[in-house]
Amino acid sequence: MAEETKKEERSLNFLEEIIEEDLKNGKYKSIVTRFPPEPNGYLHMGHATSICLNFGLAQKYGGYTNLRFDDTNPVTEETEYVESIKEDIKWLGFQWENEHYASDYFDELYQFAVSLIKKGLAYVDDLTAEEIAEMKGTPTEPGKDSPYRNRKVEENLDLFERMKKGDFPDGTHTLRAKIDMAHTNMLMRDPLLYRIKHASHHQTGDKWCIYPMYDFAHGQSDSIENVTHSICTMEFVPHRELYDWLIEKLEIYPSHQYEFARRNLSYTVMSKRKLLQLVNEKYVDGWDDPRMPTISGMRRRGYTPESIRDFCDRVGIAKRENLTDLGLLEFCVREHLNKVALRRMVVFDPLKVVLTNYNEQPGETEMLTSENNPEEETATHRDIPFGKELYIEREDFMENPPKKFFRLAPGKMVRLKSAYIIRCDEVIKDANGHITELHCSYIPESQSGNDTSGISVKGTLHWVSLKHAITAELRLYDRLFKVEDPSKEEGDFKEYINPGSLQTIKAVYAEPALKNAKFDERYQFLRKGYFTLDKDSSTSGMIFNRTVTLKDSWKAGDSKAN
RNA sequence: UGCCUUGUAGUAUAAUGGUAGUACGACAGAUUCUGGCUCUGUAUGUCAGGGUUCGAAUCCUUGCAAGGCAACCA
Repeated sequence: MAEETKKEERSLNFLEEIIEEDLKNGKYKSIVTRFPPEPNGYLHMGHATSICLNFGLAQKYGGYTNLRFDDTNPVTEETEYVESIKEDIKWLGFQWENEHYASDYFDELYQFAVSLIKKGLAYVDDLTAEEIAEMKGTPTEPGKDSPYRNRKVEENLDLFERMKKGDFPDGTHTLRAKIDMAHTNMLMRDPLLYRIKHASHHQTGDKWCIYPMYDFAHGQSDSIENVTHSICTMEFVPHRELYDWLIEKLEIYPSHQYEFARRNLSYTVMSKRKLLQLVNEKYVDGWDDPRMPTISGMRRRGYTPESIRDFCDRVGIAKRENLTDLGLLEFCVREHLNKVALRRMVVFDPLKVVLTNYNEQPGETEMLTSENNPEEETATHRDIPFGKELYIEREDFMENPPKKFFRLAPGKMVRLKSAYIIRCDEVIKDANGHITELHCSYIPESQSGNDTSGISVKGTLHWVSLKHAITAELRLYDRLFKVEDPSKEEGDFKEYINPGSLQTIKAVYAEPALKNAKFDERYQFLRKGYFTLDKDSSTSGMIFNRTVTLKDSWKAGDSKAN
């Protein structure tokens, strides 16, 4: 009875344990989570973790997830970001139940504030930002009460209403909770609830000139939406005490906050501030530069939503600080792409091969066939033209090869993928000793699928017919930073940018089947890596982004070292 | 020198008082018409000391280390 649901017993993470406990003891019948981005930037891998967590948990336990824009600061937030955030979530494969904005609740929030004032739990302060900071004390010293702390309820009500009406300029008044200026938790030292900002809001326009602070909006919005499990990152742990205090004093639906450690990825940076710098100072091409850890960047790079979700699953969550290996993400990308990418042959750095014993009839082309993907259950194929003159990869030939070099060398044989076995007979060089072409002979009986030659070779090379090759531009991406954790290094993080993070090859030679490349297809250029068509492609030329290289267990160093 | 959080192979994450496991990575091998995929094997770990217990990664205690907290940001 119990065995049908559990394919394999995966252990629960700490949030799943909490939720299962809550469900089991009847605290909730189903759960509600939320994804609460602030619309002031693009989503990145860290957000993807949160999205997978929040939507994944709700899915697993039969609840739902709201998308809620945490838009309480009109001066930094824009509609442009709202759209990109929604697009990114959908692309990742998730659908929210309701689309909300913290700004939808401004009226209710205002009423909450009024009720707090009436209970004598909030007051209008006339102190300046500097004075408030000064009187806040330090983590080791208590703060001092504001001289306005004990105003009468009526006076507070009147002042707060006038704040709302626009009677005061920015920064002259704030609404603060009346808690304890000597509290060991700095956030409980009469935190600000409302501030005056005569600024136009992307949703509410000029209706308001006072805006609630995060602490007076987030938990309250959770409560209004009956969010059961409000999941955020560890830096909000100290906020939980205030989160609970406000809900208790307001006597509203008790949402609960749980914290997990944000995910860090090696060889990149994740803070909005740093990513913004990379964009503004032109270290990258924009928010969707394929080297960026943004969702749009990863999408353009060719990462699939499946692989990102798989990555988030495999990494899991916990509460300790972490730096996850970028290699794991790349593994997930390769694993998925291996299953879905169409195989194509592309020569990056051509070396001409002439098959001296191959007879070519004018006007006739021998067509060979090759599978699109050996992983497919039912194989599909494409045709590839063969010819007397071919290109192979220059690095696939060595005049004086080391012992374990399985590729082409004078007198040695290799197979051309899906074609014939060839033998290198002669190396042709120019006056400078530079190799210009190879003269080879092919074994007619060795044709792929009809091989009666009895010859077995160790190496197989990719190739293209010189006459039929089409050209394309390639953008080879590598990790953005040279060091594992740029933000932990001395000095400016930008000093650690990998100068070789983008290498462009203007013209490579590809088999003609690549002419029909589509934006939503993924390709494996045989023995080279996974690629996808870039949006910069035009009718005049195709441009491919390298998503990730193939795993390469052949140590070039073994041979090149000497 | 206050409060909060966290310390398990290189990395990430399990074990919830009872055999320290899994994945990625590394290394070795098999297989291969991609030096890919797949398969097999190997190495590497509980921050330190003390205590409770038949038994501690787990509970207690003292240290140590890392991170967070003093924005009218979220």
